[in-house]
Amino acid sequence: MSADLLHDDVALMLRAGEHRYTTGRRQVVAALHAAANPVTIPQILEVETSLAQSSVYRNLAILEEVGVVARIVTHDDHARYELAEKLTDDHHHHLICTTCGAVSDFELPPEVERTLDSAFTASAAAANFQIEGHRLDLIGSCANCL
Amino acid sequence: MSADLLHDDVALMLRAGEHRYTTGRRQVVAALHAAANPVTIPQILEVETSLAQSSVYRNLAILEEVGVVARIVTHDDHARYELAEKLTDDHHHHLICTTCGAVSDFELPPEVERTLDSAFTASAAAANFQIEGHRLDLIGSCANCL
DNA sequence: ATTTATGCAAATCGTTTGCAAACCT
DNA sequence: AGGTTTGCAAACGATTTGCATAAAT
Repeated sequence: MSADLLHDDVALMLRAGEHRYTTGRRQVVAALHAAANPVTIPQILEVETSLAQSSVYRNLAILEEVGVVARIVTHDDHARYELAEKLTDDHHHHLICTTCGAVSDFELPPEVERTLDSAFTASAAAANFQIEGHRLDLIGSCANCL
Repeated sequence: MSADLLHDDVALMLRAGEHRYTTGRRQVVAALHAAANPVTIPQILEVETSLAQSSVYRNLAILEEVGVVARIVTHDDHARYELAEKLTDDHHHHLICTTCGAVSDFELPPEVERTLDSAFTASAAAANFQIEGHRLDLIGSCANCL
């Protein structure tokens, strides 16, 4: 997706939540868009050195609230953030390295995703659980750490 | 599995790692065994009031290290712990409630698990990633919070 | 007897928050 | 002007750690 369309979408989503699309928020979104993989807040601060740490924390919380970013919690020290799938049209899962903490993306074949979705729907119905989303991660060692 | 066999297995796994199976560790394992769902450390301390918080943190870390327990990280304040699947012979996944933080278990049909495993193996090979395990959780609202 | 585990209190560190100044509309 | 957002520094809270004592082998 082009950067302009992305920013337009983000602006709409923020406005729907009564928030403004400020320069700082734009920089955060740009950093996430530029990153190949989910990134930590220290990594964002390294790239966008003009941002205050507390503002990045606050803005990522707001961006998560309005559905622009997804937060990924691992056993690693820092949480990681990426643009929401809705914005990138890219359904994927994560490879989480237990050695270095890196998180990278991978995809499953569409027919596997369909199988999964039906199974999820059935399981959730049986437990009277209302699905908002799912997370499917592989835990192990990445190519760099092998 | 009977409690005795469980404790025997745990004792072996701890000894393999040069650790002792003390009373405190036994109490932690018993609490996990008694719990229907993955529990937080405050929940363990409520049940086993004689345990010191720091020892429970330390012992769960050791039990995780030797493969007796699995730690589940969610967006919730506290991590949750459960007995490792290897010990309970029970492969399952989690329903994570975004409202109250509760985590409960569910299972997928065996044929879905098989499909998933093949897909994982293929994806990991393509990324040169060595799988140690996976996590597959449904995020949403539990029956109590609907 | 020697090593490992415990309990307490203090330290750590990612994240959150209060508040006054700066910004947007 | 009237609200929101920012940056700084201080607060918070889950988890970790130092150290002297107790328990296990």
